Amino acid sequence: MAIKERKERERQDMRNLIIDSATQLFLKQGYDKTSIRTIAEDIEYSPATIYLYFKDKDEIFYVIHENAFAILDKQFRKHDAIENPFDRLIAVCKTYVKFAMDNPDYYDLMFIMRAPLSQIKSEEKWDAGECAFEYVLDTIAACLDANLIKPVDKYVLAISVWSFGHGLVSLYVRERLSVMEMPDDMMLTMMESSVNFFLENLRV
Amino acid sequence: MAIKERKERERQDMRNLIIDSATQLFLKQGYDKTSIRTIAEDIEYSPATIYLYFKDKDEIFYVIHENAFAILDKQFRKHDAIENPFDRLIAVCKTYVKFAMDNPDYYDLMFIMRAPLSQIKSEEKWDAGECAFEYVLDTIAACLDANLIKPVDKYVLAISVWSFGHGLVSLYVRERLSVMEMPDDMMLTMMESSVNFFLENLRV
DNA sequence: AAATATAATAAACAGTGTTTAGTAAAAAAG
DNA sequence: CTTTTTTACTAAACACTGTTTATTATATTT
Repeated sequence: MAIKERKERERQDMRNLIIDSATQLFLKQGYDKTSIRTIAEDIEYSPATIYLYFKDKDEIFYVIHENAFAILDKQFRKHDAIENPFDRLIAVCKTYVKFAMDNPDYYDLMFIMRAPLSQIKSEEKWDAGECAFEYVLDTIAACLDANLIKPVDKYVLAISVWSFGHGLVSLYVRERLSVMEMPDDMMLTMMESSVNFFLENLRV
Repeated sequence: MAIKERKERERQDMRNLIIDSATQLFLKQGYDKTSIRTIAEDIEYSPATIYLYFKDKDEIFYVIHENAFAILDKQFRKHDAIENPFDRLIAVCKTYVKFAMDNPDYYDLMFIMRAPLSQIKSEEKWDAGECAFEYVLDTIAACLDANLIKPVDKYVLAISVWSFGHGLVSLYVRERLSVMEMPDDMMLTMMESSVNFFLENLRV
């Protein structure tokens, strides 16, 4: 029964077609403006067809969410070659910030939006996200082992580093830093100083 | 022409009626589930009437947004009595975190959601928000003047402190810290340790 | 009392996510 | 090879959303 396998393959192809279209539209117009109907129009199928391949809109964006984490995780692991764990931590932090600034819509889906989280709760698998987080955690643990940073619980430090980075970029992408009434290039310089200040403060 | 004044008073009353209803519904069900129609139903007017008093849904939530900042600002200024500026900074940070945890929907509107910002851009007045931010900025400046914390540009430090606090609470309220797979009470302890670690690290 | 201005609304518009019922085409069974 | 069954798809509808328009009833002014 090779037919069953072909059908399964065709099913995956269709899922990929939907995801690819959704991703492209999402990165162009954002989540809210990417409706099931616009995706359907783009792939030249009826809106109802999409529901034969995905439970709901959130499931589609959960897949995109996972893909985005895989991209970030890959960028993190490019720093494997850096021997000194604190230098690696610095590189990872800067990569995190750069990723957010370069891909604000992905960042939204990954760390700000409530939407695709409904999927996670049920399945309890945050795969790519956990992977990226563990990379940071391991790097922090290595820093602590090598006495490169002030002694503190590694989870506390992980929360601290992540919170700092996330706070910085999410205030920026959601335009809250505009209270400071600063030209954008000056703001970006300030943000970089802020990252450096935070990281240097961790040193023993 | 006392009629004109009465009319203006009635207009304000109606605006308040709408805002009060919207606020109550918003704090109970969140932004998305608070529709113009549910507000209209609650105040026993037709949906179209609301548009005679507010340009759009965002304008309503911009008023709530301002009120929320006024509440936060008031809570900040309760710490005026604290003489030592660094102690004051610590108190302000803890108040910020507590405010977010106690009022996640307000916090959403103030610091996370994109919705009510459309209003701000046009009018360029962030009144209550600027006020609260300046309180933090002044406290930080006082810390620096008194040589209580490591020397650094006050704006850089303000961004750092705010980013850290915002990152921490927004990752929590948007359930991203769940990757750590920790019981909630443990998470809250970790978060408090994280705040303490961050603030103590600022000391000279 | 008549003319005008104001306040409120019913109904519609254009959009959303999602479901249901019905139709062709493909696969399996006789 | 024909008949039955399963699969893939879609048109249309449902229940919402924010917002606008045309109309009516009320209040104010002339």
